[in-house]
Amino acid sequence: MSKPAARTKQRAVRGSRTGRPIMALLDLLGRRWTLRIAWELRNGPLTSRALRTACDDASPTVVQARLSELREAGLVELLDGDGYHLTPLGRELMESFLPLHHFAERWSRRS
Amino acid sequence: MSKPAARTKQRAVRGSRTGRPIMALLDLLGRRWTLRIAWELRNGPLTSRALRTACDDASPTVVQARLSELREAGLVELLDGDGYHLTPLGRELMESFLPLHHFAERWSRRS
DNA sequence: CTCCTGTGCTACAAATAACGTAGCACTACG
DNA sequence: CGTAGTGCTACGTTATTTGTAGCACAGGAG
Repeated sequence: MSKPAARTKQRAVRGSRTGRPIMALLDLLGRRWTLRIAWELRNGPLTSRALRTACDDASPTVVQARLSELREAGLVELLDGDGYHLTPLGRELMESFLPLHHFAERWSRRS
Repeated sequence: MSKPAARTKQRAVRGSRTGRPIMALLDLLGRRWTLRIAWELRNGPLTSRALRTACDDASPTVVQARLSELREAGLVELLDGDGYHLTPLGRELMESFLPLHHFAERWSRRS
């Protein structure tokens, strides 16, 4: 699954053909572990292995795949000696998720 | 699958054994089509088939599975003769997603 | 230099989830 | 009755995820 080219290959970001960016974003974030990985990076950089540990020891295969996708999307960067960290754009995304965090609290108290 | 209690098997979302609701929510929404399905319901109720059509004709198998999960989570309801629609809680969730919509616009204009 | 450890990353088989087609039971309308 | 709509499911095929093992490289002791 090595994908040197842009996301033209395996799954052309469902819904992107409609021209609605939200569909491309929903498809990117709707893949397993993607949201979780970005979330775990919100408080600072993590090495690839620390990241796997933080994500319930997810397989390196999928973690690396998601990191590649997130890096392609310009949301995550890898700095030498510093591990992975969110780009300014990625940080913006996580800030957009703050309302979701508050919602999760209310949601957990449902029914 | 060699760890007894550490991994949650991806299925026991609503267990939330981590105690952090955001993790359960991230796990629920991080499954394929879940975000998209909820998104397509934001503007009003849809029948199951209209929903599949709206989601690029996704398989009924996964759509029904996601709808069951969303109904269990209290985010979606099925009303007789009216199709599926978001509960007040589900509508809250989609409102929490509005910042994400704005972000998608900026994101689509990236480098 | 050699051993040890940690980094990012990959191969590969097995398990799992999603896909797509077809079809069910039920209801309503003609 | 016949047709068409609903929600929903079975099942074989395909794609994705998982878990384990391991690679090449870089730095730090010994």
